[in-house]
Amino acid sequence: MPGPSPGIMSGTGIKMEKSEESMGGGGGGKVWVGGGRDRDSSSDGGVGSGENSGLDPQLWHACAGGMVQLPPVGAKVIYFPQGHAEQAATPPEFPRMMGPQGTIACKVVSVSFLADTETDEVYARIRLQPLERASALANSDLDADGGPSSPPPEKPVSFAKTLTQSDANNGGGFSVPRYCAETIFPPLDYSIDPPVQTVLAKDVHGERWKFRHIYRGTPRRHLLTTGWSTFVNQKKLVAGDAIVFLRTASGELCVGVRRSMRGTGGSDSSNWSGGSSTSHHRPNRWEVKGTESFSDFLGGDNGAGMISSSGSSGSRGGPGSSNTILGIGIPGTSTTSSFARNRARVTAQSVLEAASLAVQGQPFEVVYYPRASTAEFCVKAQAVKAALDHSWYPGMRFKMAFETEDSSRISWFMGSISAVQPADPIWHKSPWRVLQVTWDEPDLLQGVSRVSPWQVELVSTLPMQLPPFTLPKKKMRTTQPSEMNLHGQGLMGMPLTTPPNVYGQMNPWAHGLNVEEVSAGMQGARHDRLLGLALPEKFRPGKLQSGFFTAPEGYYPDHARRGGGGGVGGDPHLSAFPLQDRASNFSSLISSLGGAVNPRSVEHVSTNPWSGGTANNKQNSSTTFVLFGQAINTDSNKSQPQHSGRSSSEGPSLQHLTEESSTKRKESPSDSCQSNNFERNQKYISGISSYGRPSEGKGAEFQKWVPWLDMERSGEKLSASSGILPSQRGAW
Amino acid sequence: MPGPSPGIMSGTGIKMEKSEESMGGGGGGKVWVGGGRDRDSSSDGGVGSGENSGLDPQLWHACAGGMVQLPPVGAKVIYFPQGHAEQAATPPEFPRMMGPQGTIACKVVSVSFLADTETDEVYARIRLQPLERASALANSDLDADGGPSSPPPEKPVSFAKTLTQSDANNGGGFSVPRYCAETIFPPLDYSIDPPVQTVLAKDVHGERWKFRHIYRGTPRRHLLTTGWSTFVNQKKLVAGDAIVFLRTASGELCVGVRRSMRGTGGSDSSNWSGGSSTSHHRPNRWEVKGTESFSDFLGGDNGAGMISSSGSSGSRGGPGSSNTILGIGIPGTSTTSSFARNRARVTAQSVLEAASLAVQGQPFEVVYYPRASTAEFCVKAQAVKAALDHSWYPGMRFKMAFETEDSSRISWFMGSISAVQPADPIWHKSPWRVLQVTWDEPDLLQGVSRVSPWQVELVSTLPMQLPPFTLPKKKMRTTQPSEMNLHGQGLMGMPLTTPPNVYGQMNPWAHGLNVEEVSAGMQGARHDRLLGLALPEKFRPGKLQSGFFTAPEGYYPDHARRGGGGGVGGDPHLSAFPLQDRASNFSSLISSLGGAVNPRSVEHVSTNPWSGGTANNKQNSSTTFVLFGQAINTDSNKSQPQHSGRSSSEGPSLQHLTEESSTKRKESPSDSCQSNNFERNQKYISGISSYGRPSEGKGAEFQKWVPWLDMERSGEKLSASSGILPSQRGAW
DNA sequence: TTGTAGGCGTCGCGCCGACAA
DNA sequence: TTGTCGGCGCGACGCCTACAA
Repeated sequence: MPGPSPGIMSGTGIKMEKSEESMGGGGGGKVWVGGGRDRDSSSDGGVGSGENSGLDPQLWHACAGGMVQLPPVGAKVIYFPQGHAEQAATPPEFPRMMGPQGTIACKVVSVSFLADTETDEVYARIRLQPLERASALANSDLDADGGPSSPPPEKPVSFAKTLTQSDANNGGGFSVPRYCAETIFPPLDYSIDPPVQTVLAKDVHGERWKFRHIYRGTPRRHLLTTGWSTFVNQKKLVAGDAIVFLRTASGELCVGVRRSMRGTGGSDSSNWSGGSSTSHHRPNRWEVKGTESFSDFLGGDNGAGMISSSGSSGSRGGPGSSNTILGIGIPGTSTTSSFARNRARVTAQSVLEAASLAVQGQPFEVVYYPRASTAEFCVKAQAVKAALDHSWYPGMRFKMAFETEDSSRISWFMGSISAVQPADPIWHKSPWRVLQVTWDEPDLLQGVSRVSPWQVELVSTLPMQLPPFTLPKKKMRTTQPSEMNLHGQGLMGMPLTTPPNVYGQMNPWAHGLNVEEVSAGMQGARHDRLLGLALPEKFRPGKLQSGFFTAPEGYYPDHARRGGGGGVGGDPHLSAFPLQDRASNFSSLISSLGGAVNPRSVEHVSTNPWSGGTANNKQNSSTTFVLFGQAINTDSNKSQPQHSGRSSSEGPSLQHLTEESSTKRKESPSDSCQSNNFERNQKYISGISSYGRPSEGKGAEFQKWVPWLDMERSGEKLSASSGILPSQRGAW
Repeated sequence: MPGPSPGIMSGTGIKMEKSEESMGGGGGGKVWVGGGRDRDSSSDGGVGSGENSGLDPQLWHACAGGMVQLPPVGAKVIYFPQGHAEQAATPPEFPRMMGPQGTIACKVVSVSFLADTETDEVYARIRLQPLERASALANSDLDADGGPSSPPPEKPVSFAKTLTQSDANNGGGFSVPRYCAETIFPPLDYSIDPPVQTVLAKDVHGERWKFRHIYRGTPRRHLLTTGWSTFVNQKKLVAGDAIVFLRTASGELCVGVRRSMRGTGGSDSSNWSGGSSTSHHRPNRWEVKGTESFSDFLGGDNGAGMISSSGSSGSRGGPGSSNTILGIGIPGTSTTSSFARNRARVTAQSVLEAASLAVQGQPFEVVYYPRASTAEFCVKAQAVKAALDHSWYPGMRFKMAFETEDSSRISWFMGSISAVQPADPIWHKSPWRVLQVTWDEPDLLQGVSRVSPWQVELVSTLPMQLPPFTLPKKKMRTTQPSEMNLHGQGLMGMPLTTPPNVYGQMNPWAHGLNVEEVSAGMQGARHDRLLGLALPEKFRPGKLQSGFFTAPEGYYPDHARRGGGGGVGGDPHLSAFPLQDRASNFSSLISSLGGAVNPRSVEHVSTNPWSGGTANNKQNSSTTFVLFGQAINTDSNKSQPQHSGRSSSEGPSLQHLTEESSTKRKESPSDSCQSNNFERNQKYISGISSYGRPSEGKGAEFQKWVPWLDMERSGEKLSASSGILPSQRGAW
């Protein structure tokens, strides 16, 4: 036949009309599209101001995964160039002039939710304004979190399912969980036999995808048939990737992908046209799995601030670009084949430019890829402050959240601090990844040897009943409480049951976070003017130490020096910090003592990056301490009603909330687990962005809860147990 | 069945084993691979010195097309930043400090033959060393063309075929011309029935492709069956693209693609994953054709040195990159999604950097895409010199070579110079595209309104027998000689039959090409030292003009001003230049008079970019003129034996060569065309890189001749008629 | 000699229910 | 409820000859 071959359509938006005539068994399935705003991706074609606000923030968060949260516009954050550099392919060489602090306090000017055109990987462009002295000292202090600028979005309905092998491979069908079909998908007319309809969904680029949705089989089940295979192929999905269906407030159905953390986040392999000579055939969906371990998520140990070479996605770039021009002496000529096959999220140059602008106090932009296996480098200032409010020393026990390999849940891993050491001597004053840790499950978390204080949550080291961790596929090694104690004891060489020393809240990092000092860089002459207003007399520049985490002289009580004694690489100068007002820092004492005060509950310090930091500031007595270069008066009477009691480490408050959460949990009648708060906490958290229906009787194990998307429920359920991830959602 | 789905191979080099068992009818075809060096593309994986020498130069040239020639290492070239800028997506803004010359004389340090990893588009990375005063003035003068550094490669055998619709579309087979099968492909064993074998060919990346080659059908014909369809799909070939088979001297079979000039060279469309929202299905092979006209090849008119927006591939960039970050204030952050979807060959920044380094006299690199529809911007110095040896004025008739749409042949188009004006006021002294032209076929060459002198070849304007041009698909409008004359007359307002004025060889461009002046930039103080050695007294800096092509005062004879009189935009200051030694410039007189001296032959000035430039320097009397800042003594006795007689515009010499070529052409016995040299010239040229066998009886119409690949034959046949393309091959 | 059209065999995609976890 | 498997129908890829330019 002459003319173009049949079955070819011109690209007019909707995919795959193939075999449409064979779709409907009867009545010929209706087409349903949500009535919301029609976002066409025809904007921002020019070169100039490419400020397109990107995709739906809800969809963005659904694709980013349950652990990712972005600061809202107006929030105060700490920008860590070190962390920024971890997203670069080649480690940038920071000039010395940036100073040893590595922390720049900023205000979030704008946040754009974007998605990679090729891989659908979501990323955010965050515009930051370094805080000047005036604003830093103004009374719009740390509590200014952006306030109502980002109101909680209308409750959308989303659903994420990790693709099975059958979904990604077999026969081209997708098994739709009933909950998804009944709550996310458009209503199906069950009167026709078989019930069938056409579902249209928009992806992150605003493109519509067409799926045949049928309810058939014995027993009946929901399936996506026609259209699904094309989607899988085009998006290059593999088993283990997750697909997100989301129904916006306007009723529009969206679809996104959240690739598995395995491999390099699905980027290297999904770039099938990427120049390597190894495979010119389209790579099979089953070839893409890398060998990286589960531990990719937090980037791991960067010996000197570099990207780890132990499986992190950073140190690639060579293979796969055999013809890459790299401008041996002329960087500019390297543009022609810079197709960015090596999935460096950002370039070293951009990191340097951002950091340079930051230290100069000029507004700058950063691009953050939440699924790039590196930690967030724009951390809410309150979280950093809260984490640095108290001291960290070797031997501390903590837990830390990780996304499971299929990104469907979040698991908590236990570990111990082995040393407190700056990650990079360049920034020897930066708290970034200052904690060197050892894990109870070292094999699963290989490569993750350094974390930042705000990423972890301290737990008691006292004997208590700990439930076994549940891991997605590999049964986790159950750590017995006694064994844990022995472990900690052996590691630290210090009996943890011995009452730990009392450390003060004040430490060098606190004023190390002062943006003014960072801006001043090496110009010590400016300290007087900059710090004079806020710092108490004893912290005037004359007392400031430029050394390696050396506290001001005379501020180390003798017993404080014992804190890190005998630890693995523990430096007493690092782990012990002066007590400003010993008597008034009761909360710090509590957190140091862990569960010793109230053995019934697991003690924790809310140090999640996005937690509000109001956790352990509740004190019985008012005191003044200094953080971020300004005096903060903590008064127990200054309670925030909407957050009251959250994550409080005080016994009575915690007790109250525990009871409250227990009463609210009656919607899971079959839940017989009442052992302790920790177990409950873990159970709820592990349900994040997984699927399941709230009305099911299985208990909370698969409770659907996407942090950003389902605020009310999460707020109720999670605030009581730990105050982790969701606790400060409202504060944003 | 459990396990991975069947039919999946791991990428181990050779493609498509599918249905191999159904291949051989009997005997099961043998596999043939050439025994040459095995170039694996596993090198250059690192970041540092990416100096990979790329692919086979012969294959590179075969893919680049018949009109592309690169200077060899050691050659002296003129680098035109203006021309370089035409390969950039966005026009670079050159700083004023670069000066108005826009010409930098350089020596070719290295040439790397490369191919785009994604599109297979060939490109070259040329490393250039600007010539300093010392070397520029040294006696290793313009004749230093690199000499034996790039010896003519051993005669390879190549074949190019433009894909028919059947080749690209129907049934997945490729109809192999008999000549290709018998001379390029490995020998086929005809004793088995049907004769069948497996042919392996390496592409530009060194990857092997496997084809089933069968000889069957009635009448018998050669076909590629199994493997061909995959190749077409992977390479995204469409009808009109050309495939190149090449057998290297070592016996290795290579395959390359040479995409049609239509569209954007197959780049935009072949980038099927490129983010636009218009088509998410794999684009059909028949959708990729653009609407650009045939005239893309030379880029067209750049009003102010910018990329033309009239269909050239330069002014794209918007659509298809809806999510592109372009660093509104922070260029460094724009790296993440710079997947270069818009097929900008080079960036404006790289052009600027190259130009900056060039004017600073530092070595630099340029990347040249021969199929990017722009003119070569590194032109052999001799060609430029030869072109500027004589004057250009409105009304001159010329012809210019273009590649046909399917890139199989080269057609010559006739035109007239309408004005001589600098293309860009920034470089008002640059000869780049200084000729504003009108075409006898304006509809076919829309957009090509400016050309450079070395791109065209002057022809006589006297009445003579001109053969009709042959165009591939659209019958060209036949221009009758009388009509041409009238056309020219009407356009210029000047009867061209009137003996033109006699112009001298000296003109401002000549010393405008002096590298010293360019290097000095605006620093006029250095002129004395730099130019004192070579320039005659009257060209000392005090006489140098900074104006708009204004010749030194007193150098315009009255009659010279009449040259451009009444022309369309013709400026007498531009078109008329002083005569230095009127009596001694006989050759210039001849070229100006065209065929008037010897009406039997078409007169021409060898101004092809790669022609040697020795054409019209032959003079009966010795004289000294200045070009490139050095005195050149032209003496007719100083003949170069290996080039002697080529492209001479003297009557006797031309006559001699015409006879010589006639005798050598006896290998085409049926050729009855003996009308004139022009027709013969065109016929031979039009056979460039097309297919056909030399032994066939059809005459020279489809004479196979690939310039770089078949030197001997082409040298014989073409030097006599015009000395165009092949004439100086040996000089390289 | 080779471009095009049509025949037709074969392969595999993808829709399906069965079965089991 | 849903993951996986085997069945199988249909569409299309692609190999082939016939015919014509």
